[in-house]
Amino acid sequence: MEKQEAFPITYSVLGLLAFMGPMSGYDVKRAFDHMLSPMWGAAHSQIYKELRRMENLGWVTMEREEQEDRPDRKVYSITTKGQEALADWQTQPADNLQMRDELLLKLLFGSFAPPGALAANVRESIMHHEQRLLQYRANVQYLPVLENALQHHTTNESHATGAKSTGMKRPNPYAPQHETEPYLNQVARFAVAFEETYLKWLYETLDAIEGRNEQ
Amino acid sequence: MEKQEAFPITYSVLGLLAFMGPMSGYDVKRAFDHMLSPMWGAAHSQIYKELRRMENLGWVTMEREEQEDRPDRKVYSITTKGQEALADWQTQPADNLQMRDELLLKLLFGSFAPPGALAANVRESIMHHEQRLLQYRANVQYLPVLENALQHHTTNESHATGAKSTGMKRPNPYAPQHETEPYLNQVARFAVAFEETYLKWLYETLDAIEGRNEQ
DNA sequence: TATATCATGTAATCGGTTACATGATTAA
DNA sequence: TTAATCATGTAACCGATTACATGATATA
Repeated sequence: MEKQEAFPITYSVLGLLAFMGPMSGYDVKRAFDHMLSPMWGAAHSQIYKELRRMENLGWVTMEREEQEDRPDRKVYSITTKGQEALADWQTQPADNLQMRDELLLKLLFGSFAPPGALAANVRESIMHHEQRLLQYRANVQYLPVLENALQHHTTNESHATGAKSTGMKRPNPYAPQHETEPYLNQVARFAVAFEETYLKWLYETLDAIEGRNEQ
Repeated sequence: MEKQEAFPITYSVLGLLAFMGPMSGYDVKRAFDHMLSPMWGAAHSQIYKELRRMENLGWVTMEREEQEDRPDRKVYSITTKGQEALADWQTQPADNLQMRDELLLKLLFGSFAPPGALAANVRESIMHHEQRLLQYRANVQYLPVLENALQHHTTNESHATGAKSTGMKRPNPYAPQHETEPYLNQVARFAVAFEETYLKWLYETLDAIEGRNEQ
C-alpha cells in the first residue's frame, strides 16, 4: 500500500466543500469551527495545507479571486474525483476515538494535588460545558437556521467568478436536501448527549472532592 | 513567558511515575495503555522522548540497568522537582477537550455515502464499544485488582539497582493510599458513563439509518 | 487612539505517528 | 518453522500548533 495520502482532517475539509459548496480557506475555517470543532479541531494554517494537498490529488480545483485591500481569495471547489474519494473514505471502516481531555488527566492523578485547586478546576469546567450544552441544544432545535447562516457565507457576496459558468457540474447523487439534514441533526444530538453526561459526571466529581475535603 | 516546556503527555508520564514508582519507558507504555488510553493515546516512541525531556528538566532521574539479551533498561524515577511540577500543573486551570472520532466525521457527511456502508460502520463501532464498556465496568468493580496488577510490574522482578539505597526520598505528602484510590475510581466511572452514552447514541443512529433505508 | 475583528494567507517549529533495529522466547 | 509476543529503544517523517505578515474597518 502506497503512502497515506489523506487523513481525517483532509476529509473534514473535503466534506465541508461537498456540503456547503465552493469556499475559500478562510470560509472553510469558519464552517469548521461551527460544525466540526466538537469532534475535530484544526488551525486555519492546517486547513490551507489540506486544500493544497487535495488540489494536488485532484480532489478540488482552485479559482483565484483577485482583491485589492486583502490577499486574493482562493476559492476551492470539490471535483467528481473528490466526491468519490469522500464517499470511499466514508465506506471504509473507521473506529478510533481519541478523547484528549486535560481535565481528566489532572483528576486521574488527583491524589498528588491540593483538593481545593482540583475543585476550582472542576467548577470552571462546569461553567464551560454548561455553555456548550446550551449552544448545542440550540443547534439541535434550530438546525435549519444554522444551515442557512452557514450557507450565506457562500451564497451572498459577489462570487460570480465564472466557476459556475465553467459548467463544473455537481450533480451529487446524495446531495443534501437542506429542508432537513438528518445526519447533521443526529451528530448534533450526540453533542448534546455527551455534554449532559460529562456535566453530570463533573457535578458528581465536585461533590466527591468537596465531600472528601470537609468533614 | 518562556517557551513551553511540558505538555499533557509529559505530565501523563510524570503522573504515572509518581503513581506507580520508578519504571522503564517500556513499563510506562504498558501502564499508559492500561490507565490512560481512553483519554490520551501515545506511542511508545513518544513516551521515551518525554522521559528524556523530563530528565533534562530535572523532573526525573535515570538509572541504567544493564542486561545481556535485551537493550539495557533505563529506569526513571520522579524527583522532588518533578513532584512539584506535577502538582503545579494540576493546579493550573485546564479545559480543552478534543474528541477525535473519525466515525462522527463520517456520519456527519453521511448524505454523501451509501447508507449501507454507514450502517456497517456503525455496527462495527457498536461491537467495539460494547467490548470497551465491559472492560471499563470490570475496572470500576475490581479497581484494587487492577492496581495490584499494575504495581507488580514495578514491585516484582529484581530492581535493587541501588536507586533506593541512594536515599532518593519520596515522602510524597499526597501519596495514594492504595487501599482505595478515589480519583482513579472516579475517572473509571466516567469511562463507563461515556461508553454508555456513546453506545446508546450508536444504536439510535443505526435505527435512524436503517429506518430511513428500508420503507 | 488603541484595540479588536474581518480577511487571507505563508513559514517555522514541535508534538505524535510510523518505520527501523535487535534478539530471545512462546505459540500456531 | 514461521510467526507472534516479550523487551527495549532510536531515527525519520508528517500532522498540528504557533508565530509571522498585511491592511482594512469597526468598536471601546
